[in-house]
Amino acid sequence: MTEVIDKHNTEERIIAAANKLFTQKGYAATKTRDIAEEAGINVALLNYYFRSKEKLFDIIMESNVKQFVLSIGQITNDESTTLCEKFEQFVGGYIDMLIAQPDMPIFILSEIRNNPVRLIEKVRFDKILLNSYMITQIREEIVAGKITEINPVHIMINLLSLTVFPFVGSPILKRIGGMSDEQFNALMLERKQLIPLWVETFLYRK
Amino acid sequence: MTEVIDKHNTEERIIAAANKLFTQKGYAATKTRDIAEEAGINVALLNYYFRSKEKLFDIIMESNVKQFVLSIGQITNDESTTLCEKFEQFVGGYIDMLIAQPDMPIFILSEIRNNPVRLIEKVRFDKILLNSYMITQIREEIVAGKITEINPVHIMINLLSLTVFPFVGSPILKRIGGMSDEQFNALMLERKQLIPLWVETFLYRK
DNA sequence: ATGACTATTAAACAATTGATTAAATCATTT
DNA sequence: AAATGATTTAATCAATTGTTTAATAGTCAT
Repeated sequence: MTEVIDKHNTEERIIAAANKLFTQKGYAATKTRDIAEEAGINVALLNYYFRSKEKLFDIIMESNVKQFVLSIGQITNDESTTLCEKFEQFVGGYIDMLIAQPDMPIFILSEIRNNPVRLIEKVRFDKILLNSYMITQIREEIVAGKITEINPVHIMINLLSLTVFPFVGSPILKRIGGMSDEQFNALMLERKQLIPLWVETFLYRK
Repeated sequence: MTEVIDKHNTEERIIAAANKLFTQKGYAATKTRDIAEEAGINVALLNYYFRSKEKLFDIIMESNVKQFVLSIGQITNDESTTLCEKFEQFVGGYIDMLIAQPDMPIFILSEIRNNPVRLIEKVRFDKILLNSYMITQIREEIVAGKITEINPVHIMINLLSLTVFPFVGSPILKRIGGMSDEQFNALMLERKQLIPLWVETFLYRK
């Protein structure tokens, strides 16, 4: 195991450096020489291992998008959990991930804006979210008259908004609230409990 | 009036082109020659009028940030409106603005990520939001026992999240929901009524 | 040790990019 | 019409950037 890691040590160092810089500054603002310096290698090695900046970027982006989307696929399509349990798992899972990698969403979203077609087609968002078992559950509860009549897409949007946006807007929010990184993270951990509560409150209201 | 506009016609055309491209693709991905072509002018004119790409960018960014933040300053600090009225005005005002300029927030947020210091310091976010009259009102209602005990910053974050995030994530959300631009905008207009309702529901719950 | 392959480097290349220059055009005043 | 100043253009510059090349160093089985 260790020897495999050692063998591809530089390859992984390049990926790590590229991931850091691409997510931090975006594709266009990240220069191949920056990546090389961050990884402690010669510029030519980048092309030796990955053929081009764009190919390297595609690898980084795909890995980020998968991490961002696929992780919740299991949660939203789990047939053994209730709706409320899903909310908790969804929010909790995302917030933990975002505290570890806070600028992942702004990276994905700002790059998708520039290249809407190619990236989105790779991942089947619809299967994961729109046609997920969670949406079915919401529809069932509506039919059963247990929750307010509403387009389930709004629920999905609300969950994502309340969970993800604070990280996207963190520079402004920290400034608004005069918060340190620690205070901000503490606030986000509070939201792990609060968001499911809020979503349930306006679903099961009457 | 018309002659002034005509006199600075090219200057305005450059600003319009720069605004379009910067907000669409970000600072680094936007080339001065792209701006010149979009404005139908010679590249040198850009420097003739604005000295540098960076100075031009600063103008565009400041105008966007002001539009994004200052517009709500009046709403959040209006002493003549109730809390619920503020929610409606806040959400309504933002959604109207964002339907007209949907990629303004992702532009601001992704550029701030690259340059957190300089941009944020220009605008006094704290006065507008954290120390706003709206926050005072929330605190009063909490003391009066009318609404649930909660950190008012959460309310601010929720309002911004529910309102702004759908536009930030619109490429993904449209894909998720299989929505056209028109359908997406219709959904956002629905939210003009729904978001204030939701926020009130979990404030005045029990 | 030798050969054969992989990994790494310094140097260079061609294209791009932000900016400048010097000349040309336009508008306005006299 | 001439002159003055503002506007616009084509051409160029120097720096940057993604990529390639050719040579060097390292690894490992034989």
